[in-house]
This record gives sequence, structure tokens and C-alpha cells, in this order.
Amino acid sequence: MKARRQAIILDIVRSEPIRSQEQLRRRVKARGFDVTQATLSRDVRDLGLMKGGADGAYRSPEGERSSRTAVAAFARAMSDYLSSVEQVQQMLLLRTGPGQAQSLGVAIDSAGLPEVVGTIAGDDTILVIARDARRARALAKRIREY
Amino acid sequence: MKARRQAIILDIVRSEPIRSQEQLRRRVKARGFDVTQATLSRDVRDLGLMKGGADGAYRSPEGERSSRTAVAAFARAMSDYLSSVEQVQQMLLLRTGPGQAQSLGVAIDSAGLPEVVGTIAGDDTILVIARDARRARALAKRIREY
DNA sequence: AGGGCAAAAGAATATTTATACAGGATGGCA
DNA sequence: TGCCATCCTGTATAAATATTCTTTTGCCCT
Repeated sequence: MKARRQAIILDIVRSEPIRSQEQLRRRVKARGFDVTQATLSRDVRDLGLMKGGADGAYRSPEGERSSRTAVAAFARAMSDYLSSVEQVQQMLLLRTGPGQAQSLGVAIDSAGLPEVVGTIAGDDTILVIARDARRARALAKRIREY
Repeated sequence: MKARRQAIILDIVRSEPIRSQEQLRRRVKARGFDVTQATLSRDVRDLGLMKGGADGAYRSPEGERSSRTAVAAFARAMSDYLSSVEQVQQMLLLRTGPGQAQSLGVAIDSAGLPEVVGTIAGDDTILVIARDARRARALAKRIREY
């Protein structure tokens, strides 16, 4: 699961100075993803991490939105608030109880899911716009698992 | 000669994207300093240059948060990351390279633009919600000037 | 269920970057 | 002057990172 792993990488990189992909590999493994250096090289590029500076460590280019608690909050918000999921082309319609959509929308935004272009939250409905229908489908599946 | 050479390196790195020390070596040579890659590796460390990010190029960690205003950072982020702007009613859809939207989104948020209600950043797309269509149009115009 | 795709990851390798070591230049000082 | 000590650099090589090519996996559509 690439998105999840990349979220973990961001988290690791923010929490301690990582100076090589091998070092990163061990940290990522300790969090349950055993991948090769090649994969991490691609992740580092995808995430736009920079290496160098004062300590020679990887850095996220200007603070990403706080993701550590955000991903957890996302999962929790889903199981707390979500009542249904429907896909319409590249969009998802999420239903919540009355007045709960804003909270869930914030959680989705904060999670920084790469497949999500954006969300619009009303009172009990959220429109999630994905990059394309395929990703919308994948996201719907993932969301239903919560 | 070291100081002079390093000043030139900074200048080169700021003026065009340099993706390897070999490439840098040729540019430095063209400016009159014929040195080896090893020396450049040391220079890069001395100067605290970072490599990676949007284009995989070397970058001076200049413009660190304290010295520049958020608006200047906003302008710089725009010119670095933005690839297109589209207006849909009171919203703008900004496109960036893959994985860069989060960074740009943060820059927009930090700039505290009064016409912006909020932003939602995905992987390579940002949805900027303005207060109304008129303001969205004005903002789009301003953004395109970067 | 199974075939066809496309995304994702691995293995091997190429490329890029960092470093151990050594030599030459320079400056201080008895 | 002669003798360090230090700084800077190059050479050779080690280490780190990127990429190419291949395999695996998951998903969609009969």
C-alpha cells in the first residue's frame, strides 16, 4: 500500500534525522513495510523530499500538513461518522449523520491522501473529488474497510 | 580560491536547475574554475545545499522562514511549483507537479490572502476556494503573473 | 473463474555522491 | 632557513541513490 507507506515515510522523516535510504528502510520495516531501497528511492522522489542542508538529512520541503495524527484521525473519523459511500465518476459522495460532515471533511483534508483532489462538505454530505475514476474506486474500497 | 568558487556555485545553482555535480562541474569550469567532483561534493556540503524536491535540483536553503515574508514565499512557491490555473466559479484549480500540491497549499495558506476562504490540496492539484467568483478571477490573474 | 491491463515492487545495475588517503602550498616560528 | 602544522585539492574507491528491466499483484471486464 503505497500511500500508507509514504505517509509513514513523511512521519519518520519529520521525527528524526534520516541520512540514507538504508536507514529509512529499517525504520519503515519496523513500522510494518518491508521494501527495497529502490522503492524508497521512488517514494522519496514522489514525496519531493530534499536531502542535504545542515545535517545532511532528508527533509520535507516546507512543512507538510501535520500528518501523523491526521491519518489516525482520518481512520477514527471514518468509523465514527461515516454512514455510506457512493461513487459517481471520479467523485465520492459520503454520507454522515446531520451536522457531522464538516468534521469528517476536515479529517479527510488533513490526511493528505494523494488520490484526493479536494473535498466539499455540507451538513450531512461530503463530496470528495479524486484524480480520476480509478482512484475514486480504490478510495471508496478503502473507505468501506473502515 | 575556495570562497570565490563557492560564491560562483551559489550563483549557478540559483540561476538554473543543476541535477548533478558533474553538470555543476562543467558550469563552474566555464566560469574559470576547473575542479574535480570531489571538491564540488565538499563545496556542496559546506554551502549546505539541498538536493531533491520538485525538480531534483540543488537548492540553497535560503529564504528560510524567518527572513522572508509569507507573501514572498508564496510568490516563490508559485513560480517553483505551479503549472496551470483554472477558474470554476468561485474556485480555482491549481496544478503542480506530482507530490507538490501539499507544499504549495501550505504556502497559500500561510500567505493569509484575504480573498481565500480555504484550500484543499491533493497530490498535484489544489482547490482554492475564494469568497466569490469576482475575487477568484482577480486571484487567478494575480497568480498567472508569477 | 479467467484473461488482460496497469500499477507497484524487486533484482540487478548504472550513475551519482562522499570519503580515505596522500601530496603540495602556505604561514608561523625558533 | 628549516621544521612543523594546517588547509586545500586530487586520486581512487566506497557508499548512496537512481534507473532499467522483470515479475508480481490487484482490479476490471467479460
